[in-house]
Amino acid sequence: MPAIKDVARRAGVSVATVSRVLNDHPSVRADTRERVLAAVADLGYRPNAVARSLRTDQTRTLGLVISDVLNPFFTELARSVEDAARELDYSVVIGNADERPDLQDHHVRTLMDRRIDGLLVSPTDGGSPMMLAAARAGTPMVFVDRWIEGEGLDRVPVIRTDGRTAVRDLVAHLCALGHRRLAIIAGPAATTTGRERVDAFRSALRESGLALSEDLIGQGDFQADSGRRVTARFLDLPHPPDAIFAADNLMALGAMDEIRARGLRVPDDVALAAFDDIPWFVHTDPPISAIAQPTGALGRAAVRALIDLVEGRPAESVTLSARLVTRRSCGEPEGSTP
Amino acid sequence: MPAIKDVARRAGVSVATVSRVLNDHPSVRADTRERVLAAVADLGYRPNAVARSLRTDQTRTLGLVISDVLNPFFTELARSVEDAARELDYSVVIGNADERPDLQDHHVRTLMDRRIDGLLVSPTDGGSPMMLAAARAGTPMVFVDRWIEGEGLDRVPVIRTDGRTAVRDLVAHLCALGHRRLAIIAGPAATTTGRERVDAFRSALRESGLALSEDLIGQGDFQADSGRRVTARFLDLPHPPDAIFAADNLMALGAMDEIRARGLRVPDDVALAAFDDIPWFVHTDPPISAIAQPTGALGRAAVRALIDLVEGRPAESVTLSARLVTRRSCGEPEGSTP
DNA sequence: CCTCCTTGTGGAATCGATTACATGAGATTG
DNA sequence: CAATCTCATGTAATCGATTCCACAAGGAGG
Repeated sequence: MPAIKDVARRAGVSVATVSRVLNDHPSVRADTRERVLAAVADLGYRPNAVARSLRTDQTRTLGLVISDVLNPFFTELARSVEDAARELDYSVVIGNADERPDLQDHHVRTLMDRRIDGLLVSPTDGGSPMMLAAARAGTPMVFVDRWIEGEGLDRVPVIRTDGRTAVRDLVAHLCALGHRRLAIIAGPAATTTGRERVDAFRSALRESGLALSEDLIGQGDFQADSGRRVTARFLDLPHPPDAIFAADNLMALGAMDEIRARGLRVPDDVALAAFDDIPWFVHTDPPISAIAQPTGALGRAAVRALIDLVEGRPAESVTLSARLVTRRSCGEPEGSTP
Repeated sequence: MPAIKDVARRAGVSVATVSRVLNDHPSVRADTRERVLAAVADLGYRPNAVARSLRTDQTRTLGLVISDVLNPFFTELARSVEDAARELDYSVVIGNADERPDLQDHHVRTLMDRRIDGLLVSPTDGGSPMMLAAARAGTPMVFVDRWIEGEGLDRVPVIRTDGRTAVRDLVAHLCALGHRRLAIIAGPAATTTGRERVDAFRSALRESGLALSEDLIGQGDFQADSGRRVTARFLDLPHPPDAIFAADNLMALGAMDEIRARGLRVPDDVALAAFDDIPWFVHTDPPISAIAQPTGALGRAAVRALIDLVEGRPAESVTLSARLVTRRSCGEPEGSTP
């Protein structure tokens, strides 16, 4: 693989001149530029990004640490982040934490070792040491979707979706369809999205004059299996719920499994709804009502904020809003009487 | 961020000694090692991977260029690749080509610029220039799932799944359930998987004494929309097929959309099956029969082959086999009479 | 006691770029 | 015509590691 000195030799100039041509510095004579460019083309030369990064102390790379690649919500987020970053000539390196704090730490560490310019994180749990250290050391950092609180973290912008309104809409929708005993499969209490969705659900219920009893709050971990387990517990209750709200799409899937395994039907026996809408929800039996986050906008806003930070501008937190998409899993839509 | 010389100063030794401790070179006195390690801990020093890579000419990073992150098959593949690589102390950088040759080229280029040690590719189309150049330049490279042929590409190992047996099983399954007019939604002819699956389907039909007429071969592009379009064409035929086989999961989804939009039912009016099984197929209405690839094994084998190449050992192509998973989308399973 | 080998350490070159500073040729100006 | 300025280019330092080579101290062997 040719290096800059090979180009220099072939063009009959010094490496400095080649570098100037490459970074289109104004003071290079036109014919010299031509010669250098010709040499570059002849040799198929490409600048070594490693060497360049060492010298300039910037990698034009962003790290993105997400909680679970297999969750379509995060896949879509990753995709929109990459698109937005590419637009601004940055690359993205993805680290999949798989909801495991130790893996999250591993990825933050290797990304920092590679001297990425900034870090986009959707934290797995309360406070992974490397992440705290990175934030405190002043690494440009932005939280997406989830966030954590802690010393030195108050200056990290948070780009997220507020689901309160959508959750209120969902509860109203469920009530209108006659459901009264509503249950929730919550995410891990250590995640903000885990707590927040329960809170939103509880207040929405209160506004509708209902209460959320403790036995109708199930503790999940954002994975399908936990959704199944919690649903089993719900259905074993002497007084089982008539509607279940899963705090993410994977747990909704688990819930559906368990309901079906017991020979029950959605929505006739139990209604079902989920946080995070995904294309597949249109095709399930029945199609599942869900609260949709604007993943595209989320990714773009996150990248914009992070790059502002990287390039020394101030950045602010952004809160977008989610919206309810009703399908058949909560009951027949109003207009149609069977 | 502290550098090696800061550690050296604090420990009262030279940078050479610090480096020796870090790479646990044997000839360092025990107490010197202690002092260095203490300095490392005090400063929270982490070696700069960029500098190290420049010097050693290796990044311990693998590039993975896939055709579409939003396709669960590739997401699972990416995940298994990352797991396998991490096991061997390599990182993975993913590039999503989105089935676009220009984007594929962009990613290959930036990965090469970053001097990744090896490249794992699931090529989008016939022959993207950067990829050919990379292969010819001797960059360790391995094809996964799909591959391309061409000058200088004959020494690139291919890690793939052979679907012939599974496709034959599928055709037999469909015939047993009474289907006779079988159609296929093919992938792009430029991809090997696109062509191969049609071939396998055609020979399987022939073995069953059926023919695959040209109007029952639809040209798709592995995206949901194309599946929908092709299905519409099939259903508009004077003599529409009674079973449709989609060459990937996304196109099956599109097919299902179109079938449902016309008020038809799966499998009563048209049977449906797909290549690539995914968790969501269990939950669709009806559950979709599919041909499952062993993604975990595929990812592991690909990483093993690539790292063999990277570390100077010879590597060989691997062909795993797919298996048919029958659900309800082709008709009621044999045992149960409605 | 002198030589030779082993062990632990430091000095300095190196990887491939960028960039401050030096330099020489030619143009401008008093 | 000498002084000064501008422009194009080269020389060399630098980023943070690794690693070859040199060297000093101490032990072994003749």
